[in-house]
Amino acid sequence: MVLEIMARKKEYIESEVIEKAMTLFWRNGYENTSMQMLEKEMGINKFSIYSSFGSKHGVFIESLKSYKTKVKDVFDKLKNASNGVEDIKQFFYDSVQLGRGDEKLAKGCLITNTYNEFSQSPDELIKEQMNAFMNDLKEVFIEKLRMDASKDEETIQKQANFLLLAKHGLAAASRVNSTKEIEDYIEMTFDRL
Amino acid sequence: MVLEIMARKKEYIESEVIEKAMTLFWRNGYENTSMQMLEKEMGINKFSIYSSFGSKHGVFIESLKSYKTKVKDVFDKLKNASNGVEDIKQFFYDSVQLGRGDEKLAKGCLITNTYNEFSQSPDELIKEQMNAFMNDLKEVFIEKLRMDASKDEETIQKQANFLLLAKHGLAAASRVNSTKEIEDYIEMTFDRL
DNA sequence: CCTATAACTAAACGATTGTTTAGTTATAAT
DNA sequence: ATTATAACTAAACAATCGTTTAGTTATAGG
Repeated sequence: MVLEIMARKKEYIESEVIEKAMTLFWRNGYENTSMQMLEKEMGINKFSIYSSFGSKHGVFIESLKSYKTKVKDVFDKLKNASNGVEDIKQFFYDSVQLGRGDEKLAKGCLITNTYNEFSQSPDELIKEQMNAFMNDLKEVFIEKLRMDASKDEETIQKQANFLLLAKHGLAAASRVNSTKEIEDYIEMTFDRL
Repeated sequence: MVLEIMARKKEYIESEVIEKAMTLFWRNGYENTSMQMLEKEMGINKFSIYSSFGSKHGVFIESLKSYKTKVKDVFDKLKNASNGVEDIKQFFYDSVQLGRGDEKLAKGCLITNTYNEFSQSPDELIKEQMNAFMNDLKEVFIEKLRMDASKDEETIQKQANFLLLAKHGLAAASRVNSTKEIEDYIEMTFDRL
């Protein structure tokens, strides 16, 4: 390293431009985001994008990672909480809030959006990441549900499935439904537990 | 009409080729279905497609109409039933079954898929059709919920919103979740209605 | 049979896709 | 200051997108 001859410095920070790329994928999905749009949003040209991330797919993978750190905060909050089902409910509200952002149209959850867009695609790398995330989420749900000692294991599994699908559906629906409808949905969902 | 000079006959039936186009849009969405794929699946070439439907967008609109007739059966079944909430539950099961089809990967609901794909798009024609369908569905839900005289109007509205979002979410999730998870979700959704 | 015309085939259209490449600029070590 | 090299600009790449068009084939009325 010391002996290396250094040349011109990068004029951008990779984590920063990925953050901007992520916003684009989040709003438009993978296929509806073009390199041209990425150039403009990231503020660097195609050469730099390719030299840093290899391909559009590479930019997307990095964007997913960046999104996961965004999600990690709210996810950790859930993990560290100790009120059982009530924590999951708060997690639902936090997740919706994250997907709403400051824009007019809610972007939903990038992971769920990606799951939907790639559900019929053979992209194993993407699918692997999606499944890993879902499994993590289910495990935490189960952990929280177990805090209620009155619940038997069968009930817990069933309720975890219910919540996982409810979370997925909510993320999808949050892109098109109103705040009021979403709140009603969350309240009624947790009435059932 | 009698005086018209007749020329060569069409070698395909428009409703039949649209049915095939619909399958493609259903599985892949609008953007991920190309004219090339449509040519192959519909069994006619681009000229015929454009002469019959004007544009890719035109093929899509007709495909949506074709899908609606497919959905109409299960929708009419719901409308003509008389067991209230239990009918809605059956409608959920019927809808999932329709989206599963005979393929390996469930295609979900074309209308919901379209709603999601176009949610950030300015295509008013599509949005109009989506909203019309959602409103129809909500009305029927309300009608069925009213069959239980013990429910006040506020409860009915709230539950209708809940069911509408649940149906939307379920359609989205059904593309990626297992049969067991889906069943658990439906059962728990209707547990307290 | 001849003619008009709709339906076909197949090639090409311009625009845009993701990707690469040739040439220039800036930096750090010699 | 010279030099090596990484980071930049900008143009071009082949492939594919949705769409159109020129030319051929088939049919029904005259």
